[in-house]
Amino acid sequence: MPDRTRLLLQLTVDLAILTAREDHLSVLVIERDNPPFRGQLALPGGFLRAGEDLHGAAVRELAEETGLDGGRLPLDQLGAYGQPDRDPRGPVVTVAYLAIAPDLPLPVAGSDARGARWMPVDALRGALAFDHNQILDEAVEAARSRLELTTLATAFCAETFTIGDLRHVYEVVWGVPLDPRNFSRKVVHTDGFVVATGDKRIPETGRPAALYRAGPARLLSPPLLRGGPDHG
Amino acid sequence: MPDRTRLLLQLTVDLAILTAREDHLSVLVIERDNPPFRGQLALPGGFLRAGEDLHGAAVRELAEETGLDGGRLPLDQLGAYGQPDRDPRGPVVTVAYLAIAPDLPLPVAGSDARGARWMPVDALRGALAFDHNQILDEAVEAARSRLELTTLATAFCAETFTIGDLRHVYEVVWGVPLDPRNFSRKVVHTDGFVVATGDKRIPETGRPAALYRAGPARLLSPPLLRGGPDHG
DNA sequence: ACAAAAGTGTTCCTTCTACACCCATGA
DNA sequence: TCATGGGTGTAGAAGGAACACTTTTGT
Repeated sequence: MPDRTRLLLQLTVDLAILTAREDHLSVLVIERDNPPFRGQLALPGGFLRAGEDLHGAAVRELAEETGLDGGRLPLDQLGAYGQPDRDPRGPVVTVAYLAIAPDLPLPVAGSDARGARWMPVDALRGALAFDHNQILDEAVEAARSRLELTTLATAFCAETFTIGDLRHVYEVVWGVPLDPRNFSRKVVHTDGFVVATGDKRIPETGRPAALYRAGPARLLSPPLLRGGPDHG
Repeated sequence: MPDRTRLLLQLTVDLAILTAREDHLSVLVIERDNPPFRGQLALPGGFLRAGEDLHGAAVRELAEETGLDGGRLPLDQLGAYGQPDRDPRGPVVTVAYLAIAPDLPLPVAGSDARGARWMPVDALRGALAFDHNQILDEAVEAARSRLELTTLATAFCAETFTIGDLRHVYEVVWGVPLDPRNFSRKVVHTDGFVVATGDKRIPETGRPAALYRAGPARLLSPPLLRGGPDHG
C-alpha cells in the first residue's frame, strides 16, 4: 500500500571511466542510439536489476561497455544524482562511479557500446546528455584529489610501468608539469606505492628506466602535493 | 513498458547528524516505532517524495526530525547504499547525508522524532537498524577527514565561539589531544577560517578568550594535520 | 660527440612540533 | 598568590622546491 509520499522510481548506474592518453585526460563516452537524447554523447551506464547491488551493477556495466574487468579496477562511488527532472522519462536517480583505466584499446563491440570511444574531457564541455556534464566535472575533480591522497594513479598505468609513466599520469590529470627528479624520489621513498620488478625498459632515446608494479599501499601519507612549483 | 531488467524501487534519505557534546562525538538517533526493526535505534530519515530532489529531501528530513534549518547547516552527501537485502520490505536504496550540528537542545516533538536523542557514537557499536552501523562508521570517518581539509568544524560551534571551543571539536572528533598554542596559531593565521568579533568571553576560570565567527573560506590549504604530536 | 631521459646530491626555505614563557581573570 | 585557561616567541626537526650534476642508452 504505497502512499503518495513514497515515490516509486528507477535507478541507474553511470560510469565515468577516465584514462590518460598522450597529453589528454580522456573519458569513455557512448553515442546514444535510443531516446531520450538519441545521437548525443553520454556516459555509459544502465539500469539496476533485481537482486543486484550498486557496486555489482557498476562492475557489470563496466564489463558490458568496455570489456574491462571491474573487479580488477578501482571503482569508487562518486555519489547519487537525483534532480527530479534529470531524466525526461520520469523519476530516475543515478549513482555515479569513477573508474580509472590504463590506456588500453577497448575490446568492446558489445551491445550498447557500439559507439563507445575515448574523448578528451576538454573536448566535451557541456556536450553530454542528462546531467552527465556535472557528473564528469565531479569525476575529474575526484580523480585529481585521489591522486594526491591515494595510490590510485597506478591504475592508470599498465601492469608494469616506469616512474616517468606514472609522472605523466599526474601531469595529464593535474594539468601541471612536475619536476621529474623530485617526483621520482617521493614515489620511490613512499612505502608500498610501487615495487621494483628488477627489469628495465629501454626508451626510444635515453637511459633505461627501472620498471615497477603497483605496491600494496592504498593511502599516501603524507600526500603528494598538487600545484607543483610556486603555486602560491 | 518496463522490462525485467528495470527494477522499480523506493528511495530513502538517511541522516547522520553529528555533534560534539562534552567529551563525546554524538549522533542523533531515533527509536523506531514501526516495523521493520520496531523499537530499535536507527538514523533519522525518510522516503523521497515526488518532485523532490535528494538534497531537498535531506533538508526536509533534518527540519522534521530535529527542527534544525538544513539550509544553514552543511549537509554533505556521503553516498548511496543499495545492498539488495538491506531493507526487508523490498528494494529500497538509501542516500546518506552527513550533517554537522552545534551542541543544541533539540526542539523536536515532531511526528516520527518522538524518540529522538543524542547518543555517543561509541555507545552504539552495532546497535542500529538496517545498514545504519556501516553508514555511521563512514559518516564518522568522513567527518574526521573533512576536519582536516575544510572549515567544517565551525559548524559544530555556536554562532560565536572561542578558539578553545573549536579545538575541543577537533579533539572530540579526532579523539586526540592537540597543543592549544599551535592550534590557535594555525587557525588564526589561515585566511578566512575564522574572523574575530572583537568581543571576549570570560570563562569560569582563566583569562578571557577572544570570540570569533565562521569565516568565508570552505577549504583549508594547507590542511590541518591529524595525528598531532609524534604520531609516527 | 651529442641528444635525451633517468637518477643523485645538496642548498634553501617553509612549515610543523615542542616547549619556555607571559597575560588576564576569579577565588 | 595561586590555579586556570588564553596567547606569544623561538629553537630544532622534517620535508618540499629548485637545480647542478652524473649515468646510460641510441644515433
